[in-house]
Amino acid sequence: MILKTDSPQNSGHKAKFVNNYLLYLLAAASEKASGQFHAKVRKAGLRVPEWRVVACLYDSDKMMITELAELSLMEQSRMTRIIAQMVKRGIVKRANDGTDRRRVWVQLTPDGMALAQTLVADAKAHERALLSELADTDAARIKIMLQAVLKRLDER
Amino acid sequence: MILKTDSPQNSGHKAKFVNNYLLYLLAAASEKASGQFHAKVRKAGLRVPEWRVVACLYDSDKMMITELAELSLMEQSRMTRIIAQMVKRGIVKRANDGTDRRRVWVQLTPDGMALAQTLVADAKAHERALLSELADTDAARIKIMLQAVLKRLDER
DNA sequence: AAAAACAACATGAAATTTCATATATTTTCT
DNA sequence: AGAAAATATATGAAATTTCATGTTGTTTTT
Repeated sequence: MILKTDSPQNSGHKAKFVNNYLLYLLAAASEKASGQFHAKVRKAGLRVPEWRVVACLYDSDKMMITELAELSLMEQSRMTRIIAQMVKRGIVKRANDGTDRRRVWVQLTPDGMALAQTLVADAKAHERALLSELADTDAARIKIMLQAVLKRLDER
Repeated sequence: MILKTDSPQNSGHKAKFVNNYLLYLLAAASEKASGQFHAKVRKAGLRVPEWRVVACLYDSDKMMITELAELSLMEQSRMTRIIAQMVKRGIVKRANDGTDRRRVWVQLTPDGMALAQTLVADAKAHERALLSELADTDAARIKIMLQAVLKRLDER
């Protein structure tokens, strides 16, 4: 029996480095899995980074800019400007901290909350559909796996 | 017994929507798993999108701009400009197609190939380390899982 | 209680990215 | 063949992102 490191899988396209590389698989899975839903997000009038902010605030009701940046996987200065835009558009508001005057708490406005509720419901529906598509594949336990990955990556 | 859709696990970090949402888990796993290696890429003088081009060309030796864009998960017009920069820096070169004059074939220069070899070796080493860190977790079979996800997503 | 270190956020300026659209070249249709 | 559609790449202009650094405020050291 012959073992090969690279197992060619699609006829015509050779599976060399990239198609079998963990970081590529992660990036591609993320991009492609998100594609459909992100189109919905844009139809709802948000860009992806803004949706991330909305989703975070759906969970927490107030967060610091730094916290939002970290959870939304982007840099603080970028988040500052995104929040400024969202304030202008009435999706979130900024509030001061009573104790620490450096802090800015970001919260959803009523409009923002409405958006959040709609989109989170859509997201959950989309996720259910996606997971059911994967139910009969090796990917069935994907969430558990990804949580394990993240746990391991975070604790180092 | 009470069942809740969202199970808060409190003590500081509640597991509400975002932290349990598939598309977030994918994006976060991708970002965090790539972080370390992407730092190496930058030390080698490339930005992440450029590294993707180099990795693709390591596999294929010549690719069209459109193909590079798709495989590298970015838009064509962006890829056109990235290639232009990489040409200036001597990492890749452009060549015409004998038959179809619309096409531009992109290839590594000798310098680009040297870079590719170094970085692909680094990437493989990094991947081995990462996978061995995950070996005892639920994530052990992650590549197989992600390939199943991508296959399913592609065939729809 | 200063001084030093740290933390949170903001911002200018350069660079990149996006979006829509242009251009050139095949392919397909009738 | 000619028209229409599709494909591959390029590009202007606006918008966003990045990077380095500036400000302000808080905590820690000494």
